This record gives sequence, C-alpha cells and structure tokens, in this order.
Amino acid sequence: MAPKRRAAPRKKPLQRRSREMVEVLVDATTRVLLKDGYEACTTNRVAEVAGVSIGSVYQYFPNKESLVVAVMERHQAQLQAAMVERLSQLGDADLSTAVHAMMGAMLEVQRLQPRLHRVLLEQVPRIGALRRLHELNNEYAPMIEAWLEAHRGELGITSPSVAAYVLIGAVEGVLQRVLMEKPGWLELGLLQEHLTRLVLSYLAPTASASRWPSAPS
Amino acid sequence: MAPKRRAAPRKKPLQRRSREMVEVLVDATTRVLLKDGYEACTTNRVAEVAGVSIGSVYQYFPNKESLVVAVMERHQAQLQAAMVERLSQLGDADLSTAVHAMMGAMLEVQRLQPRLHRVLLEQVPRIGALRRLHELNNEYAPMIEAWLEAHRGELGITSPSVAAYVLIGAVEGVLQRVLMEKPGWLELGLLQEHLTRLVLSYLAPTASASRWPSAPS
Amino acid sequence: MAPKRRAAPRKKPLQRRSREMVEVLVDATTRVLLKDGYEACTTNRVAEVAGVSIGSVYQYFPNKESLVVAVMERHQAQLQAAMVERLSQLGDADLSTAVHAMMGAMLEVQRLQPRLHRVLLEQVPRIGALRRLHELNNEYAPMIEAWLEAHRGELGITSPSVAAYVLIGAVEGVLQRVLMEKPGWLELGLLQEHLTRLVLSYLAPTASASRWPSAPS
Amino acid sequence: MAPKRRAAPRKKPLQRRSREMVEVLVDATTRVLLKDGYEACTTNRVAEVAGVSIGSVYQYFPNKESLVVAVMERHQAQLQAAMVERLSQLGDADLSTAVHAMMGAMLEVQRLQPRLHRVLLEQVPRIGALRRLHELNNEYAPMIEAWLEAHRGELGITSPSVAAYVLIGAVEGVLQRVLMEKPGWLELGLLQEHLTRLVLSYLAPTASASRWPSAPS
DNA sequence: CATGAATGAGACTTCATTCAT
DNA sequence: TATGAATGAAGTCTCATTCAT
Repeated sequence: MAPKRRAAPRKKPLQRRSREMVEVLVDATTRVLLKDGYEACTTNRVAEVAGVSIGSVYQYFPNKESLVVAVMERHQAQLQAAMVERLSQLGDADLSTAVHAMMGAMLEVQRLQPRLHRVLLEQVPRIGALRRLHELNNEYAPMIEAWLEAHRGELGITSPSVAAYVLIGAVEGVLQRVLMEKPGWLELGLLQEHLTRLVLSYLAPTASASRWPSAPS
Repeated sequence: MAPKRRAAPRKKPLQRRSREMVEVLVDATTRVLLKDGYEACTTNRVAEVAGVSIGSVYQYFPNKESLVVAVMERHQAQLQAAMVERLSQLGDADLSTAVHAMMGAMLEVQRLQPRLHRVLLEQVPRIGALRRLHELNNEYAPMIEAWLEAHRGELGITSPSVAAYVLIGAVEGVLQRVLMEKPGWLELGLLQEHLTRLVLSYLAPTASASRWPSAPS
Repeated sequence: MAPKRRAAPRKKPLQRRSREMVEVLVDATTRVLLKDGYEACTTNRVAEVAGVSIGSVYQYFPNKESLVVAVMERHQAQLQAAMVERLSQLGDADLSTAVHAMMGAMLEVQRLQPRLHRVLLEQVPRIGALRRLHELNNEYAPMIEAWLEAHRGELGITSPSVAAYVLIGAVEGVLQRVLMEKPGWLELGLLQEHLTRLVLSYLAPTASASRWPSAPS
Repeated sequence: MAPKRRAAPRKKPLQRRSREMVEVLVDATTRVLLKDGYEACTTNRVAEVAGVSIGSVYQYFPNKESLVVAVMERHQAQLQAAMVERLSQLGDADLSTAVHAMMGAMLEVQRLQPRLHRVLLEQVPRIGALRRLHELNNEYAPMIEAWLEAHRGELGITSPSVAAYVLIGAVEGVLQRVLMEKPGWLELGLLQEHLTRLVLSYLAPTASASRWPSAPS
C-alpha cells in the first residue's frame, strides 16, 4: 500500500488490443473472486492469473477497486440484458400471467452466475464499489415502472413509482435470502409461485384472491 | 496484515473490570465504524479510541473480525429485544391491524441505529463471521411462523414456514433498500402502509382487497 | 512476532539484479548478526542495513529464518570449498604427515570467519532449519571416510564409517570449545599438534607411539 | 515486550515456601521446554503450567532468561553429581580400565535426561544463557586434570591441563553429535569402546596399542 | 506476598502501487 | 507499451514485564 488512491479511470480502451486486455483482466478478476474470494483477490494475483504483468493492470485500471467494479458492471449488464430479453417477450399477457412470467425471468436470471452473484453480494465491501450493485438494480426500475403505468387500469395502485420501488426491494430481498441460504430453491417452481403471489397480491388483491382462493401449495 | 488468524478464544469477561473493558472496546469499535468506516477500523485505531492499549484488545478479542462480530451481535440483540417487546404488545388485534402494527414495529426498530445498521450492511464483508447478520435475522422467523400458525384460519396460506421465509426476505429487502437509498422514508407513514399492504395481500388477498379497494395513497 | 510462518518459497534469483539483491541481503544479515547478534537481527534491521526496503526482503526470503539459513549455507559452502581445496593438495604423504596436514587445514578453515562461525554456533537456535549446520558438517564425512578406506592397511581400524563419525565429532568438539573459549589458540601450532595426536593415536596407536614417545609439548 | 531487562536476581529463596515455588517454576519451565520447545516457552505459559500467576514468576526470577538458566543449572548439577558419584567408585583401577569406566560414566550420565539435554543444546540461543552450559562443562575439568596429574607417570603427556581441555572437548563433541543424530547409539557398548580408544590412545599410545592390536570392532 | 489485567514496543508480513528499464 | 523489481505504509498480533488491587 504505497501510494494514494486515484479515482480517475486511466484510459479508454479504444484500441482492439486494449479491449482484449481489459477483457482478460476482468475475466481473471472474476476467476480469482470465484476461486479464492475477495480477501485473496490481490492485484498481483489477478495479474498472475491473467498472465499479464502487474504493470499492465495499472495501464487499464486505476486501482484495485476499479477491477472489482468492472466485474460487477459486466455481471450486471449480463443480468440486465437477460431481463430485457425475457421481459420483451412478454407481449400482452394478462396480469397474473405476466407477473408469473416476470418472476420466472428473475429466477432464471438469478441462476445465470449464482456463485459470482453471491460472492459479490457477500464478500465485497460495499463501500463505493458495491453500492453500485444497488444503483444498477435501479435500472430495472424504469422498466417496471413503465409496465405498471401501462397496466394501471387493472391494478389497485396509485403510485407506480413507489410500487415499483417496493416490489423491487421485496423480490430482491427474497431472492437474496434464497441465494445465500437455500440456493437449491432457485430451481423450484414453488418459489416462483410464491413470488408471483407476493407481487400480484400487492398489485391487485382482487385478481390475486381469484387466483389463489387459499394459497400456493 | 501479517500473521494468520487464530481461532483461539480469549478470556471470558467474568470479572466486572473485564466486562467493562469488553463494553468499552465494543463501543469504540462501533464509534470507529460509524466515523471512519470498516476499512479504517483497525485494531490499533480501536484501541486508541477506546483509550486502551492494543494488548488489552487482544486480551478479549482474538482478532479484528471478532470485534466487528461483537458489534453486530450487540446491535442485533437490541433490535431483537425491541421487536419482541413490540410484538408482545400486539394482543389479539384483528389481522390487518396486527400486520400494520408489526410493520410499524419493524420500521421503528430500523430507526434505532440506522447509521450503524447501514454501515454493517454496506461495508462489512460478509465473510465467515458476518454471515451471522442473516443467521440472526432468522431468529425472527420462529416468532413470525408461530403467529402465522396461530392465525392460519384467517389466512390463505398453506405453509406458514415458507410464508414466513418469503415475508421476512421481502420486508427486509424493502427496508434495506430504503435504508440505503432513502433513509428519510423510514419516518414516513407511507412506507408502513405499503409494507402492510405487501404482507397482508400476500397472506390474505381477500382481506386486503377490502382494505384497499384500490391502493394506499 | 505476529503471524505464523509460511513455507512458500519466493522468487528464485534468476536475473542478475535479483542475484545481486540476494547477495546484498545475505551480506546485510551477516553484518547484523556479527554486529548485533541474533536477537537483534530483525527483518527490518536487515533491510535497513542492506539499504533496501523491507518489501524487497520478502521478495526473496519468505521469512526471517530463511535469511539466517542463507547466511549459514553460504558460510558452510565457503568452509567446504576451503577444505576440499586443502585436502586435495594432500597427495600421498605418509600417515602422520597427512593427519597433521588435515588438522592444519581444519584450523585454517576455522579461522576464515571465526566471529561469524561463533555467532552461528552460539546464538542461532537450532530449531528446524538450523539443525542444518550439523547436517552440513556431515558433508565432510564421505571425504574422510574415503580417505580412511584408502589407508585402511596402515590403520588399526575396522570400520572406517564409525571411525570417521567419531573423529569428526571429536575434532569439531575441540575446535568448537576453542573457538568459544580460547579463540587465540586457533593461531597456535600447539593445538594442531594436539589434534594430530588425538586423531593419529586413535587411528594407529603404534604409529603415534613412535611419533610421540611421550607427548606433544 | 514492554520494559527493559534486569539482570539482578530478584530474591534469594530463603523461606521454605519460596524454595518450593522456585522448584515448581523450574519444573514447569522444564516441562514446557520439553513439550513445546523453546520458542513456545513464554513466561505466561510457564506460569500457567506451574499453576501460578505470572506475577509470582517475577517474584523469583528477574526475567525469562533466568528461568531457562535455572533449568540448565539444575540439569547440570544433576549430571555433575552423577559423574562425581561414578568417578569416586573408580578406586585405583589400571589406566585402561579407568578410562573405560569414565567413558561408561559419561554415557550413562548422558542418558539421564537426553531429551532435555538435547532441547537445551539445540534450541536455546546460546547468548548469555547457554554459554553457561559450556562454562559448567568446565567444572569437570579440574577433576579430570587432577586425575591426569595423579597418573602422569603412566601417561605420555606433558601438560595435564591441555590434555584435559582437549579430551573434554573431544568427548563432548562425539557425545553431542550422537545425541543429536543417533540417540540410539547411546545405549550401545560400541560407542563406549570407541571413546575409550580415543581417549586412551591420546593419553598413552603404547598402552592403547597393546589393548587394540588393531581396533575396536 | 499473590494475582492477573493491562501495557506497549516492536516483530513479522502483505499488498497496492510506482517507475526504471 | 509492457514488464516486474522495488517500495514502504500500515496492519495484525505477541509476549516480557509491571503494578494496582
């Protein structure tokens, strides 16, 4: 720990070779994170795993944190893309079908790289770096909000933005808990059913009441 | 960061003086955590802030992590106690009133030491010991479960344990999000209303439908 | 003295600069050992004396002990080389001349770096690595053994290997004692005479009896 | 490592209780030395094993080193006593018988507490503390010297003091080597035979020549 | 005298970062 | 631009020793 931190990103990877280098480094960081955890994820180790000199790392990343941030951003972008794709296939299904599909999408997405997701959530000190995970989560928000707005008629809600906010928190909370403690449940239809009920009841108790006279099995 | 960790437990604080020392150290750790964050929370700094020699720290805590764990445990115990107290005052209110009261309790509890709570959630790497925060959360579970069991008749659920699991995750998720991004909302009745709706609709869509013909404002 | 030992070897000094660094560090360790003793021979002190940063020390040596071991190995190698050279000049002198010459060689060798030799013998806890001094001593054994084997005819011994073992122990014992308590004697011919008698009598009492009708002065 | 060293012995154990305390502490130190080695032999550990408070240790011993020195002195005294007893039984045997008996005595003595002897030799940094082992060795010297003086007539030596010096060094050297590397040999008559030859040949080549026309088996 | 909590200098070691080549 | 040797601040933890009780 010799010099002070620099926040400024060092260089834009414009050249193709540069882009490749960045890719290689983010890969290596991911690998180390998965294999050895955050504590053991030192810049020298990343360089070694990447098969690159430590100097080159600093050519493209201003500091250690930025490496992890890059991993997070790439991961998040993948989730984002997957979500967008799935949601766009929704078409104009009826409310309960749509919600059910969305929950399915979130579960599926959650299964994309569960171990990485978990390491990021669990081990990475949230300071700076990980606050982003939440911020990035917010990128779902407008999509959800828009959808709620569009279906306002069928829903018993007044503020789509608050509803979106609450729902995202709720679903993420459940998913996080499951990911940490019962990863196996991610595979089960049961969870999808429960999440659907959670969301649907919140949005339209009446519709929900008709779907589950009592409750999901 | 030189030597490896020792698991060896230290003296148990039996004497009065010892207990005081432990208290002082946990206080100091809390203070440092709040003022400087987890990264800057070094054993030397804690000792300094506690006005105690570094040796005394290691007399009672085997390593840095255990200090933070102690802070977490104390914090958690406080929340726990506050929750128990509030829930025990519930009596036999009707369903929607009861849920509303519970959400109020959770919000209130969340306000006990919001900054500490936030630091613990945000910054402390969950590695090993710190997974505890979630484990400790599980201590709510039996209480909630029991309550659901007792009110089964009025509820449209089949498995109180799954319902409890989902609800705890959902509510914690919302609260966490709010705490991180909109701490101000903790003060608002609006949030309580929304959480109540979230929970109540999930548990008994019909009851919810009658309470909110449309939605909370 | 904080963390536990790591066995992990460090970089092998392949580059020229590296080799120089290692050299510098071993020199510095020797210097500190001589000037301040083993207790005061801390890694920081070595780095300081070497005019090098502490980090560089750990680039090449995994821990404090390995520094001292390196000093010992270098020292031992020097003695070894000196002995080999001297013994090879022995030619086919007669028995008593040969033994006399050998003892001279050992004394000479002992005088190469008597202060270092003494510090190593006296202060370095033999723990683990430092048992090596004795092990390395064993490297003389085969040479002595071979010589005894070659001269078996003139000698009154049956087992060259046992004889070699005993003689090495005996001569080392005397030399050590002298080095510790009467370093001045190393310069005297008297000692050489006595050692010669010790060895020669053991090997061939008759020859000895003719050489010393009574005893060395 | 807070205060500086004091060399002054703290108090003479005049009272019986005091003497017992000292005994208990030396015992404990010995036990720790044997069980855990010198590195792990901390003052606190000694106190614990002795079942005594650390404060009490410092009531009787000015510092850590003095504890180890006490162990060494007691051990040495035991060896000494054993040697004196055995040598006094020598009567006026003839030369070669006497030497043979002496060697037997030394071997026997060496077997009294070989593990302790070895730990003291191997692990204890010789600084200050262990130089004593050699000094104490010197206590044999006068006895040996006197004996040589008494038998001067039969011996081919001129200086009993030098001869004693050399012989003690030689025999100690062999014994040390054996103790370290081949402890099993201590039990064998072979070693006694070789040592006898070593000493006897040195003292009186002629006598030796008649005893071993060739060599010990 | 005994106790043992407290002390604190200082040991060893790591690792983010720089910079000469 | 790539390299990787070098840096050194800073961290964790130990343990001989003291001193208030």
